[in-house]
Amino acid sequence: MVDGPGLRERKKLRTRRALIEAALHLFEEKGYEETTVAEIAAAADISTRTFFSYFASKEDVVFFDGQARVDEIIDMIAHRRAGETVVELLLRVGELSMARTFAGTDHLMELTPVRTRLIMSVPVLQARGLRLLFDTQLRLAEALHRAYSEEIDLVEAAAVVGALAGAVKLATMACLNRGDPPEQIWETVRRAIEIAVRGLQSVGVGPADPGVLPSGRGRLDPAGELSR
Amino acid sequence: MVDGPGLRERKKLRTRRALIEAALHLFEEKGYEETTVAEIAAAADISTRTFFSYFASKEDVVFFDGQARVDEIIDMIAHRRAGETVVELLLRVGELSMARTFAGTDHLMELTPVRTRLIMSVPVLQARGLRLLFDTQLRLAEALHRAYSEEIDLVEAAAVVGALAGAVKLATMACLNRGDPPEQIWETVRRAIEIAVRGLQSVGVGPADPGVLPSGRGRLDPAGELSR
DNA sequence: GAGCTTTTCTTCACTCATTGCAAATTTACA
DNA sequence: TGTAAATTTGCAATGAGTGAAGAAAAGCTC
Repeated sequence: MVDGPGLRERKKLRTRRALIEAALHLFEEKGYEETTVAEIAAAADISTRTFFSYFASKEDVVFFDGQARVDEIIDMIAHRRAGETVVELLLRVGELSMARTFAGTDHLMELTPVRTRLIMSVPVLQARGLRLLFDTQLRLAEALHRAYSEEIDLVEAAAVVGALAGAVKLATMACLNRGDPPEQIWETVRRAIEIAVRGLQSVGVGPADPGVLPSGRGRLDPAGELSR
Repeated sequence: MVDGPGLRERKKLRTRRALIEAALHLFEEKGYEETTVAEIAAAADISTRTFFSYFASKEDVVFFDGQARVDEIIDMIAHRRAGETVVELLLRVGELSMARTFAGTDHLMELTPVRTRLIMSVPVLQARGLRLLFDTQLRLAEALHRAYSEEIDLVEAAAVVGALAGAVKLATMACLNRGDPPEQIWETVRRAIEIAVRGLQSVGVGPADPGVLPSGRGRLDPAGELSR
């Protein structure tokens, strides 16, 4: 007799959702710092104390689907298509990620714009978001290395992920900061990807002769202080 | 009559330094979360309230020289050497940055190892560090664009900085996480830089044919929801 | 050195996030 | 319907961070 989730579960889900919506709406209206957990709880009709059995902190409400998103990505890497290039796979992952962000059927996805604005403008949230992104990239690199263990070692995988993600992230942000209209984002993303894939040399900055690259442990860290 | 900084200034400097040292030592001994601001203040012999007129938050003590470091970097970009390539300049900046981190004459620099360990292991600090890094990169990209306004536009500059920094950051962290000895870091950094400079294609992952790159606004964002 | 001005430090009182605990409620189930 | 398990709640504390007002210290002027 699979009755599906019982009342208990359904209620919990409903409360969770109510909290997320209430929180984001309040944050939008009065600002993140200005909204207290007590207010959020009241808006969802539960006690302040109970809020913390749904979310470990006020920040966490904003990143309610963080882990799920990451897991999906990692899963995607593990089941890469046969013959797919690392870069191709990564681009496909990026696409899925964007799609999930904006095109969800889930009612909660309507909150994406609000959430994005919050994460970009509230320092603590921005920091938290960057940490999430960083962890994701690290896990992504590991997964990539596992998926292509023959062709690419961990450090290379990390460098590849870091370069691609870094280029896109920074270019996008720069473009947004500068006040470019959102429509222009795609063009920006495309260019950033191209630069990362083709290499920095491609930017008409003139080829960086190998001599420029630091070799072994050079002028830096003369005292070996990097150790503990 | 330039008497140099008066007693007032000197005392303030001394207190600030005492706070930084006390804080980092306490964090090291008992852990970041476990150390209260009251304890730090007591160790530096000032009232708890006064702590907050030296640092806006407990986190801030750990990043006491954050802005100074960033400013130095930006300044370096503004006064680039004639004929220097963007990549060359960036590498030189990276070097200076490392040098500043480890080879300072300043007594406080001895705290670098402790600080590094803290930032890597305490979630809130890691997040804060990533935010600082992100802001730095953004400013770096702007400065780069200003310095090479003829050759490179803002988005390109951002992509270049993001790719290079991203590759190094992630590769280094992956290497550290995996448990590699610190001595191996330089080799890792070198490889990451190389990958970023030569492009992801260089990783023996097979060339990514241009077709892979998303062009214009493609399958993504069908509803144009990226807007507001 | 006395007296006055400007800074800095302290104390006090408060708001808010977050946590441990025990009692009160609610849901699941026999 | 009654009991066990899961949730929720109220209450008390701890600790970060802030505003306001007065005390203490430092800088200056005569």
